[in-house]
Amino acid sequence: MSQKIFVSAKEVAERAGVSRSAVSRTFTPGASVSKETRRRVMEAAEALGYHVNHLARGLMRNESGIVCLIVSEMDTPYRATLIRAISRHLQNASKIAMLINTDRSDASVDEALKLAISYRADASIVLSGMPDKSITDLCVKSGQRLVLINRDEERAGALMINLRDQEAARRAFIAFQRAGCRSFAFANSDVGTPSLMAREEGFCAAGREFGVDVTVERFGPTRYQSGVVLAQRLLTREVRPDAIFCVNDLLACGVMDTARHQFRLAVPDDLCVVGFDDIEQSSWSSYQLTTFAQPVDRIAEEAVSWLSQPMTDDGQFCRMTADLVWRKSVRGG
Amino acid sequence: MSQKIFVSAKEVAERAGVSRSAVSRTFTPGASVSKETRRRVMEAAEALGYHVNHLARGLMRNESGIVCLIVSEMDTPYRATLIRAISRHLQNASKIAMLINTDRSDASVDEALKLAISYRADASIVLSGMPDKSITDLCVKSGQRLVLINRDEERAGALMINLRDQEAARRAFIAFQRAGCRSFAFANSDVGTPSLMAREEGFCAAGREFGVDVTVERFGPTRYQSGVVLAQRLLTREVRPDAIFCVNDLLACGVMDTARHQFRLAVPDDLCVVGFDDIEQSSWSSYQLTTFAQPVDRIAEEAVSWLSQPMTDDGQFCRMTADLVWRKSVRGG
DNA sequence: CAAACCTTTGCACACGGTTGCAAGAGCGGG
DNA sequence: CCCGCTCTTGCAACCGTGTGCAAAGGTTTG
Repeated sequence: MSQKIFVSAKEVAERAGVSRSAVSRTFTPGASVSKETRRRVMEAAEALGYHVNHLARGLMRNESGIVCLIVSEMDTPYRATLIRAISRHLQNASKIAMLINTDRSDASVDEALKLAISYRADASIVLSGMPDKSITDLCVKSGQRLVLINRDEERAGALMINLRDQEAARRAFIAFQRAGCRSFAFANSDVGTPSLMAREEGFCAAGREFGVDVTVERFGPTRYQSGVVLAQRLLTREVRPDAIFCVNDLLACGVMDTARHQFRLAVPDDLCVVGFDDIEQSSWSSYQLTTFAQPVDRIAEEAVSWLSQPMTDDGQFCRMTADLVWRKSVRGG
Repeated sequence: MSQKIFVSAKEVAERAGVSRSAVSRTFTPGASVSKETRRRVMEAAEALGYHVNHLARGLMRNESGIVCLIVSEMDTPYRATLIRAISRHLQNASKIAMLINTDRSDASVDEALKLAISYRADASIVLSGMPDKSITDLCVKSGQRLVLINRDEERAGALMINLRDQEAARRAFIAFQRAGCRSFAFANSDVGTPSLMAREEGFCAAGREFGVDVTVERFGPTRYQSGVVLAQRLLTREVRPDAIFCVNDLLACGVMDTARHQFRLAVPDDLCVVGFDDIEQSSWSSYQLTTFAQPVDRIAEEAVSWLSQPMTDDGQFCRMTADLVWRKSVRGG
């Protein structure tokens, strides 16, 4: 590894003919520096290419400005969009995102949080997996903020942002009913995350409420290929469903494609489909998928703004509504 | 902002009844510590929840372990995939990704690099935009590594990873010709990034080589919606093209959807389409797009492995080939 | 048994900033 | 002219860690 030689405040001070403190004060908003001193410092800093060392500053101030994003499968459209929104809001709040990939295993979420502690991150935002309670307790005890998005399980001291999944699922059911559907199915992944299960339960509960049977099929991760498999299973059943609520859009795209190309079914005439997330692809003219929109920007805003609020000892819940975006994968609308 | 109170090596030392140096040595691979001391330190550290402060360590070692990824529109499929691959490789190399969003403006790339300097990042990887030479010079002078992916312009001391765009474009042309196409078009965005322009030039050059006219249309960013507009423009021309090479897959999806749904053309029978990137959506059965695959994983691997190699003064080029993935948007194959 | 050697350990300084404190400068009012 | 006030500035201590150096202790060798 080659030697790094960044310019330090000392060098700037020497060139400007002032003390190191003066340099520090020049770059500290609200500190007491005369106009003339500031000018000379800035000039020297400019000439030397000086930039405050955030590591050292973070060490002193006990505030690194770093916020860790803990994510797996970050190239998934919904996740990528959320990451983008959060990073934008963080930047507006003069903070910076550190990205930790937890693709390897579930245990790596714990590793990720330890890393966040090592870098003395001001906060961690968990988008995937669920960290062990002992770790989250350590975070909170150390004064690190913690945000859990769509994780559902409770953690003391953390902000938990969730959607009203069950309510949305019920709305999907009613939409299908209004479209005149008779045979209902739910296409789920088999990962069993609480928020995904809540959608399933909400849909089944609506079925019971209206006295209608709901077929449930679960397979694979929440991806396109799982949708393909699920469609193959559901559409070869004795009574073929004419309404499928998919646990997310990616999977719904797989379902739609398979229904159309492999089973020669017309959407929405032969089969109605509703998804969840409202990823960009859902609006493409091949899909025109009716789906529930995750309020991505509001989630990001809420998470980031909470970071600068005073800390409370117990956790805090934030439930948001996913609005139904009507397109063309359900009749009527 | 609430006070953070992380446990320090001093506290661990006190509890374990050793000096602070012993604690530091315990967590420094290769340092000289007796088995017994290490055991007692580890025990105390475990009990207190101690984690080495990477800010302080980075300050001392002059090596933060941080690598900045500078990206705009990071929710784009290709970008998101690349980010994921890089973050995975970085993690394997015991480094960590810092994500800097440059959506705002081109100047923000410079701001991003300054931020990277402030955090004393070991390296910066630029995926979007082109930083000013004065900034990249400062980076290199400071001993920070710099990787430019698909940026094309040269910068001293940096690693530049590019694809053989022109060669790929020529291959696309030949594929169209073999499929019996007569009227060729290139659908480009109007952002004019060198690598995008290279694809256009390569395609046009092939046209000249074979004595065939090539229609070029440029519009908007490299996104789906631009593809929609470009298809509308191209397919209403007096001589309708029966072969369109799209500057990237996202745009190609827009072109295909518009050709099929708005112009009722069959792909590949009435119109052949080739894209670039090989994003996941290209393999979906609605598209089955023939396209050039970016060697995402190899790019990530190359970039990360270069970071741990000794520094050379002048820049280094790395040109990779984008392989053609045959699917069903071109006849024959 | 002494000398030479190796391992382990603590001290003290360094890294690059921030900040409380006190001293100095400048200035107006009585 | 002196007192008191405000503004500015340098000194020095501190944040949490790594590491060269020397001393201490233990072990091997002759």
